[in-house]
Amino acid sequence: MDNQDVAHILDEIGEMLEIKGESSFKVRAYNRAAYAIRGLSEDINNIYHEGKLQTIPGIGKGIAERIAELLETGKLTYYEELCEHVPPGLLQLISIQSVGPKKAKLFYDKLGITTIEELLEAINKHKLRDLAGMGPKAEENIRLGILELQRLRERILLSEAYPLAENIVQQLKEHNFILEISTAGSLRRMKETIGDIDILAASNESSKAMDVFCNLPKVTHILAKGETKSSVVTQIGLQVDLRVVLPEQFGAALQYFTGSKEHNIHLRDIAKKKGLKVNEYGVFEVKTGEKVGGVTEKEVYNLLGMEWIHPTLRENKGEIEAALAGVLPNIVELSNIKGDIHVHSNWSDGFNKIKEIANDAKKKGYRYIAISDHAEKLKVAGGLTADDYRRQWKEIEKVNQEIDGLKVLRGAEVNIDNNGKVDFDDGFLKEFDIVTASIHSGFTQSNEQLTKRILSAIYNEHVNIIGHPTGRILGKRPPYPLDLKEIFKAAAETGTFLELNSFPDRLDLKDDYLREAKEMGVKFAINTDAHSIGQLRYMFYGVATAQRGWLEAEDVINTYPFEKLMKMLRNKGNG
DNA sequence: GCCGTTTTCGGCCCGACTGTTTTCAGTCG
Repeated sequence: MDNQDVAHILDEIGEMLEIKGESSFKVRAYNRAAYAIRGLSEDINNIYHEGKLQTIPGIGKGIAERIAELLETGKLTYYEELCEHVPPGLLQLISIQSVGPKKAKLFYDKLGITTIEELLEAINKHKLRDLAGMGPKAEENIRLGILELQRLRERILLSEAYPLAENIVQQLKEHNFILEISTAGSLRRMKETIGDIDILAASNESSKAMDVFCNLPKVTHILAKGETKSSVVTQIGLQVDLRVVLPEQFGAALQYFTGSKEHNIHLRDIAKKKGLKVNEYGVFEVKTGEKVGGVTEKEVYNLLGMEWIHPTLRENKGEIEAALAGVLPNIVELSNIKGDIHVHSNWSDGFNKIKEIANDAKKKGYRYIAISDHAEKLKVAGGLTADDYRRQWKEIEKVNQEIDGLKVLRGAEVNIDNNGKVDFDDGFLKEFDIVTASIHSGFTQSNEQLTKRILSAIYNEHVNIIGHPTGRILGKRPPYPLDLKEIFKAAAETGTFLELNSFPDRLDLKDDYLREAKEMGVKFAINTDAHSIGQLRYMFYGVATAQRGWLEAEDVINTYPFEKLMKMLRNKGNG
């Protein structure tokens, strides 16, 4: 039973308690505990065995006991009892838009419905509309919600949602009654996947904004349309919400709609203790009801006694305490990046010539770039032999002579085989400027085997970077099981850098792990792993993920000037 | 069920929209 399993059961308990009609605070307690566990980098089994469950914020005596039983026996009596009262199928019903715990319970009590299929059947027979509080429209909305659910099942990648959101913002911006506009929600926080797009605008003519928004060409249907708030579904099945406020409310509203929910709850709690109330319209004195601020986000945070917090940090993971203490991290920015040190050329499975890549990198303002083509053992990717690399180095040398102000480095992405060995012996490896080692096969090995493989690559004195360390592919493949603590420790000790692979469906290491590794002294390389010039732009998503992991420029080696980078690589044995 | 520089009890964020009502409950974010 791992962290995800435990978090999942706690979430389900929360949902079942909600259906049973228990206190919403109890429900929230279970949800918060699940959220906390999902953010852990350490195996919850270890934390349990060290007797430290209750040191996790959000986990107290009661939930710690539940977790202990789960980990000891693999079962939980409390959970099983709940399942008897609340059929597990009912939990699916809550994920339907406009169906919550109350309606799920109503359908179960009155019609015996326990699955989405049964619900759909009841809708087709018009059985729902006669229930108390229901009617034909509510029934139809649930039918649409079920269709929607089947389409929206998976969250979409940030890289798909982001350009769409920017496009909508641009279209709305063209109207002069839109005074200010911004994305909000998880997209503004740059989460790796997005459930829906939130957009916030300031206007004195909100109904005009609503009309334009609901009539955008990309809109396929309208879920709700009000005076200040509308929701639509776009062609790719993604929901977009627009909220409009008055210009003087924009800052408070942007803060509010950016979230996260947990961040806002914590913030309001602080406001309350100061005798203030924060809502989407501003900051108010509780006693007098007088508005004391809210035109800008900065003003909201300052009134609560803290510095402005960057959206990528707003997950209630200590950023509020840091802001109160004035010790927020000075997070890395895209403009700090001086080079991309994991790029593939047409020598292996990339599309572009080295010269083309170098020219594009120079245009981006980079000072260096590493061509890291696959090595021979990875045959499927056109891996290079030692002789191929020697010929490639001649081409690299030529490009270096032709281009000013940019250095092309001799790189390689070597494969870590099932025994932890990498392509090539030490004698040849040391001729590279930079060596990235990655796992490309044997994902189904045990935690011990996989950890051992990566550790032996880390202890190889010529391996500088571990590529995409956990191997996950968002929506397709879970991370392989690893003892990350061991890996972080070894990386920090040996001066081996861990990659933050910027490919939008990888973003590997992920945010929580970056932060954990940083605290253990690890340094990182934010790389794109680009296989074409166009993919060099993925650096944007990598940097955003780095920000979410609290990384500062000095934690990221490809923010360093060329000479300093080379010195660090030489320290490990290359260059 | 959790939590504490108002602490071991009594709080726990707050408002918009919808569809049903005729003043509000449920849902959502």
